[in-house]
Parts: sequence; structure tokens; C-alpha cells
Amino acid sequence: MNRSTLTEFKRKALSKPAVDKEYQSLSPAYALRKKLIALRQKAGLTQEQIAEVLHTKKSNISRLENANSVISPKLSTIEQYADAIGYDIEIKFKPKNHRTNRSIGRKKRAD
Amino acid sequence: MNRSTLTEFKRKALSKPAVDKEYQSLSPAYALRKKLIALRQKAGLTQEQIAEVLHTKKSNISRLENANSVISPKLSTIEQYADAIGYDIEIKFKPKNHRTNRSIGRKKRAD
DNA sequence: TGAACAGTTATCATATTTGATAACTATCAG
DNA sequence: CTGATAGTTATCAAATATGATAACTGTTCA
Repeated sequence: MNRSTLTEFKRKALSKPAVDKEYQSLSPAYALRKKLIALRQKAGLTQEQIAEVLHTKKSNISRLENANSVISPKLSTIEQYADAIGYDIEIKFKPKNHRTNRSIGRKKRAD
Repeated sequence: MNRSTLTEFKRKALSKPAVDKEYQSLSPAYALRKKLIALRQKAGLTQEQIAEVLHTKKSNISRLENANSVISPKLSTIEQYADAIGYDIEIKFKPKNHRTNRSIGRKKRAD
């Protein structure tokens, strides 16, 4: 119970490693969560406020936004979230063999 | 080889009541299914072929594509379907009050 | 007519998401 | 420190999507 300056010490000691960086940016699920968070903050809303609009709880909003959760949300859930922050959604399909071929990895010598 | 899938498609499309014409085109779920069907046929695949790739059954593919079903598919399901026909997906967010400013409504003086 | 093909629909079991609650960390301000 | 705010995580029950099977319609072709 008694933690005076120790608390401040610990909070800095344990910071999140930047493990997931470029990797998951390819995953639509990951990209989605980043967008959700960005748009919500841009709208100046808290998770709790969104939860209220959607008649649910903030913990559920957190789960939706958080990449740690391994859930794949329903389309309607994404839709509702988007609606709460004032957006419509659209699902775009882009051909897989779209070679952007541009500075994706380190260069490899073509032999 | 293209027996009459196109014919069938058209028949279905045209037999839809006019009610869900302009209406549901606003629904992402509806737009999605239309895209799924269109892209699959463009890829020259049958529901059964897609089912095979995804290790499932054609009835499930039908359910996914068919607007009659009131299900809201998971993001991962859409992803897998897209993958089977050679596409990646991306979810786009567009502001609800998107003033395209272009002949949508009458102009009003912004004072 | 009949067989093969493509898609639909119904049903059930299983898997997964979602909702609700509660406890927790962390930050900020008095 | 205390309280308030924002977000996270765990857990369980309830809701819903998905998988599998089977029966069905409609089309095409011989």
C-alpha cells in the first residue's frame, strides 16, 4: 500500500517494447484498429463516450480497439463504431498481385 | 465453361424488388456482397471452388454472398474470401457529413 | 427425361464475438 | 496522498457467425 516514490520509478521502468511495428501493418485488422483510435481521438471522444452512444461499455470498446485482442470484429460492429464517430465505412478490394515493388524490404540483388 | 452464371446473376439481380435498390446500396453489408459476387465471377470461380480453397462448403459461401441472410460477417471471413479470389481488403472511413459540395444539395450560403 | 452443374435454404452443432461487471494500471490535478 | 479520468484486462453469460449436411430450385446439355 505504501509506495511513495517507488511508483514513479516503476512506471518508467516498464515500458512497452516496440515489437509490433512494421509487421502487422499489413494486417487489415491491425490497420483498422489504428484507424479507429486515430479517428476517435480526432473526434475528441473517449472510449467511454463512444460506449455510451453504442449502448455498451468502455471495456468492450477497448477490446475492439486494442490489437492485443485476437478477435476479428463483425462488420456491423465496425459499422456502429464508425457511425458513433461520424463516419461511414467502405470495404475496398485491391488485387494481391499489385507489385508496388518499392522500398518494401532491404534491397536484394537480382542475379 | 461459363454456363449461365451470368444469366443467373442477372436474373437474381433484376428480380430484386426495387425497394432495396437505392436503399441498401448505402449499407456496407449490401455493397460488400455485391462486390464479392462480382469479383468472384470476374475471377471465373464458382462458389464451390471458393469453398474448396477456404476449406468450407459451398452453402456457407452462398450464405455469405446472399443478401437475404441477415448475418454480419466477421472481418476475417471477408478477408479470407478476398484472399481466395486474389484480393486484399482495406476498410475506408468516410465522414458522414461529407460535403462533396457538388450538386448534391442546393447551395446554401455559408454565412 | 435424366444427369450434371451452380446456387439456395434450412437445420443443427460448434466456434467466436459481444455485453456486463469488476479489478487493475496510469496519469493528472488539488 | 486523494480523487477523478482514461484505458486495460480477465471472466462469464448471451448473442451471433460459421461449419457441415442434406434437400431443394433452376439451368444446360445429351
